[in-house]
Amino acid sequence: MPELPEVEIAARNLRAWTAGRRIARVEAQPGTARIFRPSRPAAFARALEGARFAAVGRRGKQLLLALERDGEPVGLLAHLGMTGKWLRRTADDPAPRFSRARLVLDDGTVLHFSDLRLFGRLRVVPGARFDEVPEVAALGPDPLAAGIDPAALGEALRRSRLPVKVRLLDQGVVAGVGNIYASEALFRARIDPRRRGPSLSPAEVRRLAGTVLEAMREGIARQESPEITYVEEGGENPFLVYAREGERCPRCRRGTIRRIVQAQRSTFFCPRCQR
DNA sequence: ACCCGTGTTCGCTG
DNA sequence: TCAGCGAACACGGG
Repeated sequence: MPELPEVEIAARNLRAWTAGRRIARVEAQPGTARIFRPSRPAAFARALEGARFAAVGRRGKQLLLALERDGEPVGLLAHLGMTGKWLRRTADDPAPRFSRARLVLDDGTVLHFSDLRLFGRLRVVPGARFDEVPEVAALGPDPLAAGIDPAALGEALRRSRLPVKVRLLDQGVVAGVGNIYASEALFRARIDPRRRGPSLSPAEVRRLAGTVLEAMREGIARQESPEITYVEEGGENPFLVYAREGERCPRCRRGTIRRIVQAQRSTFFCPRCQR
């Protein structure tokens, strides 16, 4: 699921599901303490129970849920990790298979934090002071909120000699880019993922700033149109190069998509048109 | 059994 | 001192 587009969809869903609602009860699945902060289930629940939702925000892949109780702000910071998702059920529905936490709302709905691999995180943020949380403070500009300033991107890419694909995964460079969209953006910009960051020309940096945003906007549009079903697992691969090793390049029609490993992650690209 | 996976952190090393 | 690397986290699917 989760790179910026998926998290943006999650934020929109949560906004609709929580508007005006209060958290009646919080339940943590036994044996999943590593997800929670504070990790003691009772303390985690106590911090949130009775609070009313005020706003749902997103920065990069971080979901920022702002609540209020007795005039006191309290925040819930949620990260989906690799397999996290928020699901809405009614009180009588059985819990989804990998439900790790449940927010029972005052309208009888239940928001489940489902996460197979337990890489997700749910963190109480006292006073809803999200900016003081290190993982939030370290984030670079969010493409959707602030756009990507080519000059700033160029500056960030010049700060390290790592391959540009690896640099894009650093959340301090552009917040929200993950392994899929890094490959997709570089393909669209016709830049070889193995190039060192400082080697990119200003024109290439400009192209890349544009394609990161473009790829993410398309990802969001794809997921918000319910009639398009190929996003569902088991459906057709909606990406241009990601997970298309061995296929013909959709742009030049002559190159063959290659898979390489960079920083322990798969990268997909067309060696013929990405230079 | 083995490899792979939309993410991030931590400890070691040169 | 610190950038960069690889292991680790956890669990299912092919």
